[in-house]
Amino acid sequence: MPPTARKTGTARLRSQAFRRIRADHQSELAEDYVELIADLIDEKGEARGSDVALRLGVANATVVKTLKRLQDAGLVTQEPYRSIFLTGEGWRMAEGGRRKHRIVEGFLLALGVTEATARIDSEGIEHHVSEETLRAMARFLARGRTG
Amino acid sequence: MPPTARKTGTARLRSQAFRRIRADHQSELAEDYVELIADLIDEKGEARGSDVALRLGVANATVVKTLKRLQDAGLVTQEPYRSIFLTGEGWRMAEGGRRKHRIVEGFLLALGVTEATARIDSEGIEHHVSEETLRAMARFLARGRTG
DNA sequence: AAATAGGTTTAGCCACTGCTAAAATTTCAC
DNA sequence: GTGAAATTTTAGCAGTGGCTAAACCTATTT
Repeated sequence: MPPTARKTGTARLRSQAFRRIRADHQSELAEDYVELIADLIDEKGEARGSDVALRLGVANATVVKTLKRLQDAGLVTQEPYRSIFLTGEGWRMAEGGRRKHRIVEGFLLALGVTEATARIDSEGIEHHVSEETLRAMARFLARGRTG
Repeated sequence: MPPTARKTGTARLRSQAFRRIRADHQSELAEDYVELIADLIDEKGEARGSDVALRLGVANATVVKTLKRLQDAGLVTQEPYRSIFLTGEGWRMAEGGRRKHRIVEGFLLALGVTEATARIDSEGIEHHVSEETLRAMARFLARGRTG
């Protein structure tokens, strides 16, 4: 077996993690958008582009451009100058994001970090936790509650 | 108090998390590179661009381009066709990354996830945990060891 | 020392995510 | 119902991070 073969095998295994992170980053923005839109619809009855921009901390124009892509991706629908709606798939993704968010944030709180930190860190972490880790977090939460 | 004022205050608080995530993403790639370069130097005595590319799972050309930026940022030094070195600041950043990585990965293992998942998830999570959360994780690890 | 094989860089492309300034549209006040 | 104000979209720029193909060095072999 040439040394190159072993090297390649090992590296492929290592690079797996990085490949997944790059893929996560792609879906991350989409998930943030739909989650936020879902929240706005629940809170105020409608989601305006400018509200999304405000909460995300980006310029209005950036939101317009991104929403166009999300529309092409089948996650949202909208008419010019009107508020934003989620498609079925958009809602599904938003729910998935919210669920992860709840678990991670609750877990961090249970771990003993302050509310402000839990809120901020969970926003960043939620897109990088696998189902397995989520289950472990949920288990920890359940154990803490009963014990 | 006009409704806009309250709205803006709330939104600024919320957008804080997203702003930090965008900032994290900027440093994330740099941290991954220097951490990997440090590992390669420790393991094999030198870091070649192609090894970095292999482990990161990207094309050689991508690494060349990124290293140019890292050089401008004062994190690495290199001559064309030669291997890569870290500056003092590069080493400092690599050490910081490794420390976070160790804590997060150890924490996930202690939480009960499998090694493969711990390795993959920690790679994604390490760039999004605050010092406060790291301390909480370290505390959890210490407690587990003594109890 | 020359040829060739192998590894590295350059060139040029694309998509994404951000911005500001200007144009377009809607809304509101009168 | 018109005109001014506010909101939203378009246009165009910049930087990041990815790719392939072609050009370029280095190193090895003979």
